[in-house]
Amino acid sequence: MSSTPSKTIADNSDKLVTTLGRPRERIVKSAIELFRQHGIKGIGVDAIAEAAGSNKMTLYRHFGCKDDLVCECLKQVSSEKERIWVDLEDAYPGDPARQLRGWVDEAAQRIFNDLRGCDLVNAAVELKEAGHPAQKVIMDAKKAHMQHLVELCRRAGVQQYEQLAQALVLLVEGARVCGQSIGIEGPQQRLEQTCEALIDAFSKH
Amino acid sequence: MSSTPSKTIADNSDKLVTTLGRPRERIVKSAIELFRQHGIKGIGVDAIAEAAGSNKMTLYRHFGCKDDLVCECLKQVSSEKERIWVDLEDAYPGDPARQLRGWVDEAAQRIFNDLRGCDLVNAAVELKEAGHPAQKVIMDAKKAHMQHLVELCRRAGVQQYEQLAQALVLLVEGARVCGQSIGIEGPQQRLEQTCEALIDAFSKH
DNA sequence: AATGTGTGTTACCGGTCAGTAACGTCCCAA
DNA sequence: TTGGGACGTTACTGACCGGTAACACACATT
Repeated sequence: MSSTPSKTIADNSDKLVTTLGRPRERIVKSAIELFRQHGIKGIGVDAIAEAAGSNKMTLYRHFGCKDDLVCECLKQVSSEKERIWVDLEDAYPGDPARQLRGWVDEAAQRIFNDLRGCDLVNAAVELKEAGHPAQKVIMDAKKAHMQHLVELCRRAGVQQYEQLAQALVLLVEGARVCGQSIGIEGPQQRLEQTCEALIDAFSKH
Repeated sequence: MSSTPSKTIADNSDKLVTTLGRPRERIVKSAIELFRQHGIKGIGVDAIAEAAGSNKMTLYRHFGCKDDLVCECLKQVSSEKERIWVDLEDAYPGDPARQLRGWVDEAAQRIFNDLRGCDLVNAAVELKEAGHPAQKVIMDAKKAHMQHLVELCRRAGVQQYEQLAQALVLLVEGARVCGQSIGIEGPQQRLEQTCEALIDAFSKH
């Protein structure tokens, strides 16, 4: 049997990722995208492995169970989200007020371009089982993001910085979820103006 | 998955209703509650029928498929939500400004007492398949609620009534989803004060 | 008494899913 | 050259799930 099929892995027409990188990274990347498209309970590990140009066995060698893979995906998503804070500092160095505007702008852009909502929130909706390991990942990520925003509002010179940060998060989270349930013509259309008006109101005193 | 509910057949601890009323109503009522607890994809039709004190055959005689049952549940949930508008009119007859405050108060109360989020939003998160019949039900209900609130803001004498209604919906939806993902200590704690301050700001001009 | 409707019971089908076993292959480092 | 680790392939298990078939029963109407 020397003439093994040897399946040229070049065929990736229906795959989400090429064979660039190691299987573990490809699996996580494919899983993130497929969870986004179909939901966590809406896609199977076999489909994820195949989309990654790999197979179920390799997936289970890297992740003990599906939940572990889910947690890894959520951790990666949240660590990518964390990048925004350094990006903002790079874009407007030493200008927290403009960074805050930049944060609003970025949120509005994402909501306008993608109606699928926040991966972390979506995961929280699906994984209700008490004590599910993903819940801690989600909660930690959301709290960290919240604290970063509070700190930014404080540095921007807002006196009631915590109130402002909380209101902004509510508006943005609400906008994402409205886009998801109502669609493009939801009440999230004026998100940016509303946020900026709020920032102005809080900046006056 | 490591966190499957896995209920034994003999366990009727989650028998939600007695045999009061006809099977159809009991099934819908049980389904709403079980969807709330486990998610739509997290509970099977058999468990729903059993919790309703009925059986799968009777369920399928009333609902052609699971999706039909889901749609019926969402319609019932949204029609119950609609009751708030007449309740507000009853509570503060002819006083739209106080009705608007009442709407905010009701939303804040519900968010404080229940961290499971909005059934319609949760369903939208789970049912992503293109053209799923539940999506129209969800969208219609959300749009109707939005329009009711816009109308209430207009009747309350707010000039930019549409902007105010949109901002309030974003805040409330964001608050619900933050409670769900972050938990009790999320940024939704000051929802009521934020909404009232916003109403005040819009009412001045 | 006859009939039809709504309901309960049991058993089954085909499919999917998470997870595992056993074996084969490839590549790299020693 | 050789050995080992990472990866691929196939096949399987056991559970669950959506949905259906066939039959039995209870009851109300006529």
